[in-house]
Amino acid sequence: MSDLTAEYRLDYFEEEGFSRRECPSCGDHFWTRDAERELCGEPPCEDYSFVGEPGFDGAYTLEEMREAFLSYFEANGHERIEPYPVAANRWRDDVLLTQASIYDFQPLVTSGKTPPPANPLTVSQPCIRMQDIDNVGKTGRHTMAFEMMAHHAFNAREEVGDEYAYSGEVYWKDETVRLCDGLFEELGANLEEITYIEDPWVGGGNAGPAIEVIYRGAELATLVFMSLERDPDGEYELKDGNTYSEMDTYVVDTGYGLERWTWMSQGTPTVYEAIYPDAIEFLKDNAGVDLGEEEAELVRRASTLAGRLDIDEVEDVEAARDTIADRLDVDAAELTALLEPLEDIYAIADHCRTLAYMFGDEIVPSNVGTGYLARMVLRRTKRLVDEVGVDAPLDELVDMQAERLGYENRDTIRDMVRTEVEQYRETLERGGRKVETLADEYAGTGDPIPVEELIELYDSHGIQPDMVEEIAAERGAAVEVPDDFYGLVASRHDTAGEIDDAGAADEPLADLPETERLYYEAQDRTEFEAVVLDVFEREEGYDVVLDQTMFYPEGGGQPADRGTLSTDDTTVEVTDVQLEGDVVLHRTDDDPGKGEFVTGQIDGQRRRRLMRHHTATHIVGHAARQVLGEHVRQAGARKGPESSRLDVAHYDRVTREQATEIERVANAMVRRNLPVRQEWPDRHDAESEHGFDLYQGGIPPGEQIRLIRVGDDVQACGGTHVSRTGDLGTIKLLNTEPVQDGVERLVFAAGDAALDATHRTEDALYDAADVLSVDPQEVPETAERFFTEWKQRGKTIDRLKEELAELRAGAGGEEVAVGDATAVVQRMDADTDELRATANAHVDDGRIAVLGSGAGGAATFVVGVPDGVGVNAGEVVGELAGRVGGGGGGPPDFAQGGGPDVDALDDALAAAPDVLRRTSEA
RNA sequence: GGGCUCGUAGAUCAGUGGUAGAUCGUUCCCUUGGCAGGGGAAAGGCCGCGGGUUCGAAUCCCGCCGAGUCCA
Repeated sequence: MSDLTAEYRLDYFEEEGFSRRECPSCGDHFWTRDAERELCGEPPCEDYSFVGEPGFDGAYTLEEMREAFLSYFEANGHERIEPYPVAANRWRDDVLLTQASIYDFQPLVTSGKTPPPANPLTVSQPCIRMQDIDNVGKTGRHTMAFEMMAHHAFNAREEVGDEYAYSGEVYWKDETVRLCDGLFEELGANLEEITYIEDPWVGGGNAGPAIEVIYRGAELATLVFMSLERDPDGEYELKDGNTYSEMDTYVVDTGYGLERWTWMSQGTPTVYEAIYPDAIEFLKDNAGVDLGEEEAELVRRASTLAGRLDIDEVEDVEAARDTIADRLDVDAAELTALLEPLEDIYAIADHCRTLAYMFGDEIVPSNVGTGYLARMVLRRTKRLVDEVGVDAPLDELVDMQAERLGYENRDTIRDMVRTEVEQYRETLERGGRKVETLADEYAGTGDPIPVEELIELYDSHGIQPDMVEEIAAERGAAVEVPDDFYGLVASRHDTAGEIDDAGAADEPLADLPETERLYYEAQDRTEFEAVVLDVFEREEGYDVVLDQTMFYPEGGGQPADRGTLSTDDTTVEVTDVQLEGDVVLHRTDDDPGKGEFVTGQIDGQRRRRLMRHHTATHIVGHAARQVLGEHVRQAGARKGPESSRLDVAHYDRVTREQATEIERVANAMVRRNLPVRQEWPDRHDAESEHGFDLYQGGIPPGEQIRLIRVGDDVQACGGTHVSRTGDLGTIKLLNTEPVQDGVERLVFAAGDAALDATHRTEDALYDAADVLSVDPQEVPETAERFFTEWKQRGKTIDRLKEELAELRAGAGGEEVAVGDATAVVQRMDADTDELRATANAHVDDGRIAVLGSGAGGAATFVVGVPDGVGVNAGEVVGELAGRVGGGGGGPPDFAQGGGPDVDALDDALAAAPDVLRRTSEA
């Protein structure tokens, strides 16, 4: 068992005269040229020492620094590549946002399945780290959005040959540190002051030695040498307690924070002033934050100490701030009052940049996934903006950043921000009303608002506890927010671990050769010949493996083909087709016989419908993008023989007009009879030409990918398609519906399926017209008239029942004396409403009413008692209803009940006077 | 994807199994030279949809649809 200590003894360090030391403050080991140096240089061991004293020769803007970095690495043999989107879920399904440049190459490149776009390469990758959100603005150095500049080299051990998509060593540790040193030198840093701290890296099942590069108190780069993978028998034991062994591939993964480097070059009090000075200026002006000379100097001095304010590392933020105030010899409250508005402004600038990245890369706000993260950031930003008193609309603030970052979809971004802000306003208004009623309630009792209510307000209605506090205070109600509030919220969410993954295929499919798939070569052929290689008996039916097949297995939202396999002796039905690895399994109802020659016949009509629908899916998506905006992308799709659906990301409901327009654009593409072409380009060529919008339906592995081109629309797709758009005949958009916030479903049909679907709606309309005896065109108007009349009649009937009740009450019934009062016992077969109305009429005249009805196949009673008469209506009804096999009850003055035994009704009524007398005596 | 909350008059919401309500808004009448205001009256409800339990459901149970929210 060994650790990684030996891994850091680099030839380069030796050549350059570095020595290895242990920091007496934190115990870390580090390498330095300065033999006198004691401390490692990283906060909290040392403070920032570049504020006011820039660490490089010249001051760089963000853009200049990025260019300096990229061109340095270009000059040193690296190819510059374009950054990837911040929405990492475009190319991988295990994470939502891009948090590091290496994310661009996981998992396919790092594992060696796919070659990198260049090797070695350099990139400046926009990243978003939500976990830093509480630090933003406060520490002076944390940002949620940042660019990670990087150089990467992908190596594979010589001895494994060309098993992986790249081979041999490009460069490793010595060259990496040499390049890093060289960059510092080129920028004019004092190399004596740099420390290289040993800090092994572990993450996501991989690990390796890593070095933190510290200069003047700031961590400027991390150099990771990813070379180990988790292995129970591995020889390296690392800080996570697991053991690791060496991999066949090893990757240079570096990260240089563009913002830190820019900051270092300028020496401004905070990173924020270095990277977006104009935004900070604008926000300060707008919020009326204007510091005097003395105050500004205090802020400058505080900022050198602000490194201590890291929410993750400092247990108590208040205490840390007290410490800072102490060292500056000022009052802590005063310092806080001075710093807080600034901190808010810094955070706003950062959050707006985050939003610009997110919306610029076409993330659509939603209650799920990346869309939810965007919504959270937006709401937090809106709160900060209101708090600090910036009155510029949020969409303008975000747009300033979007413009700076060079996004072209700025109109859509503004539209999305405005829509979101409006929705948030409504949520707050709704929440505010809720809190007000609640506060009034508890202000009355004098009790504080219980924590349960606070959690409910937050969890179910999105109302922050501090907002509750504010409103409650206005209304004189007390609130106590517990320290572990968010923990309590979390505990409300049962974290029952998900049971995933059914048992993997346990059959010896691995021994079978790859099934040759014929369906791409001739997509309209439906017949083929093949040899049965193997047959597996299943619980229901058989899985048949052929040497080649025309049957399309389920995939990419396209259902499997159906059809038959025939030998000379027998024909079996194919009910399902699945792809397991490279082998196609045909689920059949019978065994065709291993080794037999079979003729495969595909259900041609079904297949043709699926092909039309698959091509139509591409066209509808393309049309939707034209009509709704470039942010529209596929969020799911399912083709069927009758109709198909395409779920698209969009931030608003699709209106009727937009749906019609999508249909019009789609059908224009059909009429132009465009060719539908398939191509198999190199994936990196395809990505650089078309971008990640290729991957609407998922990311395929491999060096070559299959593209389907319909007019201007290009998508990576494994499905079967018609050869020209004209083959679709027509596309009918059947329906649009919201499937979740930020996702709209477009349901459509193409070709004869479109005609069928139209007929179904027409039939329904004609049937309705038939019932109403009017022309189809008149159905809506007639239906409305009927509905109004029907309501009118309901009211007339109610009125007539009232009148009838008065008359019936006047006509009397059997009158009996109960003590001093008079009771009327009467059978009248009518519904409950009429009984009730009649009883009310009797009661108004001062009589007890006992009414029974046998209408509707059941016995019903209503008993009414005037004020001041000592009879309990509920008891009477209970007694009477019991005699007809049921029950009943109600308030003492008015009760109803009944039972199924109509035959016993008259007897029960006959007994009523006795019952009345008995209960009145009681 | 999962949890939670909510669907009642045009709007905001009460209504814990027994005759569907309040406030605002709307319309009309009165008060005024006119307006604001005040007084009085009226209209306006498939209680989201569909099942179930019950003598009886806005109310309880199940499913669906819709809105919102928190979490991954």
